[in-house]
Amino acid sequence: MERRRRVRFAPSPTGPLHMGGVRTALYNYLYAKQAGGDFILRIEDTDSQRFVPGAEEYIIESLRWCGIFPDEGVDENGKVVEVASERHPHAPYRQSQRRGIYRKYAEELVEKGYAYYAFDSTESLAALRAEAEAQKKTFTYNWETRGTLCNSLTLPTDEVARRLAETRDWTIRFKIPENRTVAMDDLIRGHIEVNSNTLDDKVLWKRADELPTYHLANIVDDHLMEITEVIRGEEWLPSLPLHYLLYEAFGWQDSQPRFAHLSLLLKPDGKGKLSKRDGDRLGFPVFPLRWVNAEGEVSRGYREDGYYPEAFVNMLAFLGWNPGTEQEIFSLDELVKVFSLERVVKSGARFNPDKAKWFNQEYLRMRPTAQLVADFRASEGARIAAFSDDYVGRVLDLMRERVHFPTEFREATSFFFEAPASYDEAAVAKFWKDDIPALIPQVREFIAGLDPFDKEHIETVEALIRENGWPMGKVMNTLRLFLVGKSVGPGVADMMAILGKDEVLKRIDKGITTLQ
RNA sequence: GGCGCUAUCGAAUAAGGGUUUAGUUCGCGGCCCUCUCAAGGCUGAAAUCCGGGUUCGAAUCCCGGUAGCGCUACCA
Repeated sequence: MERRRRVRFAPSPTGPLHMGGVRTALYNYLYAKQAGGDFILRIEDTDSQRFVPGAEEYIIESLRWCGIFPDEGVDENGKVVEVASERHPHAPYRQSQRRGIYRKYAEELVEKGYAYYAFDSTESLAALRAEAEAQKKTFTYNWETRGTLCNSLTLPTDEVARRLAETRDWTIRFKIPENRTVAMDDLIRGHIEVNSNTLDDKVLWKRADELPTYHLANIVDDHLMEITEVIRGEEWLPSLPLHYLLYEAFGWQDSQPRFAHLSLLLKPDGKGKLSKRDGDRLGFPVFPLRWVNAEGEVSRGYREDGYYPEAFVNMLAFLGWNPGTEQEIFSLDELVKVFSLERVVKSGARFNPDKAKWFNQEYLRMRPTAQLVADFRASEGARIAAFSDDYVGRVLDLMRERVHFPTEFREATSFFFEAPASYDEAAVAKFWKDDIPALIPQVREFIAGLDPFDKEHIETVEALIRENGWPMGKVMNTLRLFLVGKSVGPGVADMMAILGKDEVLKRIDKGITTLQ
């Protein structure tokens, strides 16, 4: 019988969640939902040194903003579940609160001969590393060196027992088997083989803080939580042989999850992976939400920059994956239907801020007018309270083709809510000359006689201008200047129809008196 | 340095040995539309990293080189 698909996103709360992390979470979520399975959130906070307050909340809020709600591990209030229940049978979902679980698994491995106690101090290992480095070599705790180091393989039994009982500065290390070919399969990369001699004896558990390292906690929890697929970043690929060996040592091969390693997100230009500095340098966010660190340093967020979560998710999904068709716009639900690990691209994906903007523009265009109005009212408040939904809706519909973000609406539409207080000097110099000052009053009278005052009738102004042989560009741009204050903006007839005859005449009259 | 992963226009990608004159989207250029700015339509430039091999035939399979990326902690 096919097991129920269960995947997890297991971030470390060491800072704000990077957009690459969001993508990993998204792919996990899409995979789980498509299979009708579970998406679990687990917090991997086994490094007490690097814990950052607020990071956990940030991760969960980011996922919620994206529309990604874990089936397990997070409750309705967005809190990590600490007490087991029917829906959250594996609680707690925070590894620091599961610390009691791991020691016995590490010791089981020692008993079975797959691991050993290591008493080397941090300092002695650092010294060995420094020494090796001086000779342009790398010190590795492995099959070659463990026989010369301070551990339960080299020390007499009674000395091992004494140190175990009396000291705290020891760890349990995995004993990598010698000269074995570890054969692995990756859902994205295919078959991979590595010789075990290139691996090192990783620390599994630390007596000092009684906490496991990532490797042990990860394997034990994935096993306990019945995870069927591990979809994670490429930075874990070098650890995969160790993880295979760990499953083998525990005798869990039959229920071992399948693995899929995702390539990393690369910076838009130059070398290396996408970092916060690239965002600052090139002017785009690398985090889903705004984040202020302990030093008060601010990192911008996609949410605060005016991105729609749907656009952000859509854009992220396409960074290293494609449906194989030419459709590019997908809702989260549609992505669930078409996503497949087989179509995930193996190579690293360079992030393209222009394409991200394009996605947002597409969503801005598709957004229902009523929704656009509601969004705008929420951000503008009293400033536009006096205007009807119909009026605001017409304004926004006229402007939506001209902006990438809803945050641009305030400035782009300001003249619809307030008459211009001044006129762009360059535009005045360019248009308010020759016979224009003499013509405009005639145009004004024509406009005053228009009835009804709709776009169709307003467009007869063009016929008037043409019939009289007046300069179309200058007249129209002068009208625009009086309406907007600048010589850029939507079509004059469109703007007039929305502003209404009274307001249009008022602005033209004001323009004439101001410039005379 | 060692180990691993990856390699198609500037970017994201398609093409799963012959349907390829290598397609699409973003960006860039031009033209059209036009009262400006957009949007839109049409259009242009632009790529299979290099070298071997397998094959009747290679972007596609294999090997080598090169480059990029990752890992090389009592971090994750």
